Formats: sequence, C-alpha cells, structure tokens
Amino acid sequence: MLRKIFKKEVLPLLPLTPLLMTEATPRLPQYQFLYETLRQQLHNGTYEIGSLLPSEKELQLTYKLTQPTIRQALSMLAEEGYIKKFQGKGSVVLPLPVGSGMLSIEPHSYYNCTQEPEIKTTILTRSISSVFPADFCFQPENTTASFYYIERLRTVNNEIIFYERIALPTSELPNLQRLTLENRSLFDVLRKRYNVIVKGGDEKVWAMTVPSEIAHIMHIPTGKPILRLEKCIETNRPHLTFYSSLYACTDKYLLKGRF
Amino acid sequence: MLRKIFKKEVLPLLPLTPLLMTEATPRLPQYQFLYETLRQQLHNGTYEIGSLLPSEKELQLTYKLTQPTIRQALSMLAEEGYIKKFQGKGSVVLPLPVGSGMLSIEPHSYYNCTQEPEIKTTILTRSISSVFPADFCFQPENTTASFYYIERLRTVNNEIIFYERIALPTSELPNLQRLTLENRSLFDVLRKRYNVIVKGGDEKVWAMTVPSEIAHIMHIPTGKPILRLEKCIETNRPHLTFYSSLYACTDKYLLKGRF
DNA sequence: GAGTGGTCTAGACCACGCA
DNA sequence: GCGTGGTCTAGACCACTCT
Repeated sequence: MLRKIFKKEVLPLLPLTPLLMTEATPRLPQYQFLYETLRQQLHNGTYEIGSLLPSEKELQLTYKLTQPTIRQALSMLAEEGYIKKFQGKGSVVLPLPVGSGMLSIEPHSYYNCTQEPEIKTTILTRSISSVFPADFCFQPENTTASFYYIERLRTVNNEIIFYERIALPTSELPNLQRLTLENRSLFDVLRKRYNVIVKGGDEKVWAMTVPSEIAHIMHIPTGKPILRLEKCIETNRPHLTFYSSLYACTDKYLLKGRF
Repeated sequence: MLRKIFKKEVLPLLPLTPLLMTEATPRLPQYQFLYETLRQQLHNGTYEIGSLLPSEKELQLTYKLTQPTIRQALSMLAEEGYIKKFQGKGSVVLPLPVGSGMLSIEPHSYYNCTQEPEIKTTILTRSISSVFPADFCFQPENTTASFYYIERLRTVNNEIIFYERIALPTSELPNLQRLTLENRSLFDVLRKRYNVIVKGGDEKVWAMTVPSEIAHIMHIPTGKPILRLEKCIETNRPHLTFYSSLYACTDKYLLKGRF
C-alpha cells in the first residue's frame, strides 16, 4: 500500500489553464498542459523569434516533469512549426504560423507582403441537422448522428478567399450552438472551451473551374481555377471527428501547411 | 564499471534490414528498425486489412524492446496511415496508402475504381547543378551547395498526371547519380540505400491555369485548371533537406494525404 | 476482470554543436 | 568538455473496450 504518495502532493500543475470545466471534461495530460502553456507563451511573444526555448533540462526543473513528458510537448510544437529542434543546440523559436489552425495562408511571392493580412470570418448559416451533406468527400460512419452545420466565408484584407462548410457531431460538443464563432478560430474555441485538440486527419485536394454557385457566393468571376480541399479531422477524443469542405481562391494567397 | 552488460548481448536485432552499408551510415535506432520491419510486413500483406496488429505487449516480448520504443514505431505507422490505434482495443490495420511516398492519389468518387491504378515514372532529365532552380517556392539556406536535379513525369493508367522537378543536395547522397530511378519511388530508394527517412516538411499549394509550356509537357489542353504543389522535405539527417515542385492534373485523380 | 493502449517517472547512455 | 537533444530501459498507474 505504499504506492503513489508523491504524485498528488508535488503536482498542483494542472488547473492553471482557464477552462470551462463542464460535465465530464477529461483530465488534461501533463504533456498537453505543458504544450498549451508553451504555445500560449509563443503566441504572447514571450520568446524572441530565432532565440532558443529553455532547454529540456530547464523545463524539467521548472515544471517538475521528466524528459519524455517534456519531449512530447516539444515534439507537438515542432510538428506544428512553432519551433525547430537541433540536436546539441536546442529548440529554435520560429515565426508564428499565421492563419487559422491547421491551415494557413500566405501571399504569393510576387506580392510584397508589407504587413500582416487581416483575416475576418463571417458565418453564413448555422444549423443542426441529422442529414450529413452528400457532397462531402469524407462521410462519417455513423450516419444517424446529428451534426452542427456551419457555413462560413473568410476574407483576407476584405477579399473573399475561402468558402467553407463544416460539420461537427452534436453529441460531444454541448452548447456549441450558443457560442460566438464570428471572427474566431473554430480550433481555438474547441481547444479552450472543450479541451478538444486536433490530432490529425485526412485530406483530399484538387483544382477545378469554379462552379457558378460558388463563384456567386465568393464574388469571383466564373471560369477561374479554384482549389477544393476536403478534410476529415480527428481529435484527442475518439468519437469526435469532424468534417470540412473548402473552396479556396488562390489567386493572391496560397495555402500553406506542414506534413 | 558494471554498466550496460546486457544490451549488446541481448540484441543482435539491428542489421537485419538489407542495407548498403557505405561510409558513415548512421546507426539505425531500434524504433526505426521496428518501424521498417512492420512497414515491410504491412506491404507484404502479412496482416489482414481490418485485423489487429500484435499488441504492444506482444511486440515487446517478440522484439525485446520496452513499451515506449514500441509505441514510437507504432505512432509513426499511425501517422502515415498504415494503422489506426484504439485505446482498449488495439491497432487496426488500414488499407495500404497507395501511391508515392508522402503523397498519394485517388480517383474522384464518381469514377468507379474497379482496380488498382497502374503508376509509372519516366525520368525526363537528370543533372548535377550548383544553381538552384529560381522558381521553386522553397529555397535552401546554403545556396553554394550542388544539387541533383531530376525532372520526371508520372502516369496513372498511361495518362500523365504529374510533372515534378526535384532537387537534392549531392553532399549527403553519394552515387545517387548511378542508381536507377525509373519506376521507383524516390522515397524507397532513399530509405533502402541511404537509411534516409522523411520526417516531414512544409508545403504550399494553389490552383492555377496551366501554363502553356507545362500543358505541352503534360499533353493536356491549355486553359485547364491545374494544381501546383511545392514542398520542402526534411529527413532524419539534419543537413539533408530536399525540394519538390509539382504540377498535378487533378481531373480524374485527386491528391490525398494525412496531416 | 483481463487485456489493450495512454500517460508518466527515474535514471542511463549516446550523438551532436559549440566554445 | 560541457550542455543540448535523441534513444532506451524498467516499471508504474490510468482509461478504455470487450466479454
């Protein structure tokens, strides 16, 4: 009966992040907590771009965690392009990946990128439906479930760049309907309000001539080439997978990502 | 002086993979060896699609490795879409990700995919140059180095789908010039001959109207929408990063990937 | 309840970059 | 030679699925 005397005493680390602790919020793993903490610091500009993050050793001492736990958090940051690790040197802080979550945008190189682009989001429709959109590339296994269905436009410097439709299962996200989504990253909302983090997913992409309905919605001339991007997005919750179908006008801004 | 008596005796695991053991081939980590082994088995059809991989416990016993090591190998397989892990259940074997390395193709859903597409690769040009192609999106930091430069066409069922240009630093890949690359995945060559594995990278993508030179090379009508995909690909060797610039005709086959 | 994957500790050795 | 990240062991507890 002499097990685990140490852990609960030494580590009141967890509840630091401001969370909406609703029913059945899963316990946040330490590596994820550290990830969130560092991520926030990186967004705050706590570390200068090009400088070194505190070493794994320092982080171990600061947060009273062991190397593998630290490493897991740092790996996540490295995967997402926040830092780049160099053996024998340290973790270099990279410029913030701009844009919205998994997907970011960048002006074509021949546009002089004088300043940060201003990104706005407008919600066109929001509803709850038990019929999953038939034209989505990825289809859920459980077709009887009900879904939040969101249709939105994103503008960059007041030009329409994205038309996106998203479907999220209602079962795992109580009260999502009540939250404000205008001008907010959906991923931020999921992370901050529900502790849901995106783990990865599948995507399909192709080029096509813009269909006339879409040209009308996005205010672009018919006949233009446009990018179509379909995603199936998996999260840290086994039953929470959601779907996105995107049209992107890539005349001025291209899509950027890591793999 | 009683350290590490056990390790070298118990584990003659490493040199099983058929390797070109040239000068300075780095030692293959155990997790990577296990990854290669399982990956090969998955390609061989050793495990049925939908069935469960041996549990982590079994793998520990079979390969005499500990859980974190096993987990790292399985995570890599999961990331690449070979398996999907389920807590409390096991790792389900998924259908092989078709195609060429990081990027695979799939017929549009309205084409009935009766059989496996036949993929062929034709090398158009191969050279060594110290001038890096100026129109690549990503540019190397060290511009004085020399590069292998490969230009290739890929066909699916005898239709030209990809026109790709690749630049690889010569310094880390001795004798690459001598190897056959026709109808082989470049990633396979790198993995099998040099122990180089792709760790990840950055990519940029946009839709455009096919330029006339490209239309000519790919034998497609001018004016068609086409996909442009640029990549900067990082490997397990810190100084080995290579670059790809791809035009993809996505009329019949779309691009598929994981993130 | 048995078995599976998910998280974590404590400590070791190795390979690399830099002064 | 020192500090950094990279690999690995040995063993623990937890959360989940299945029966």
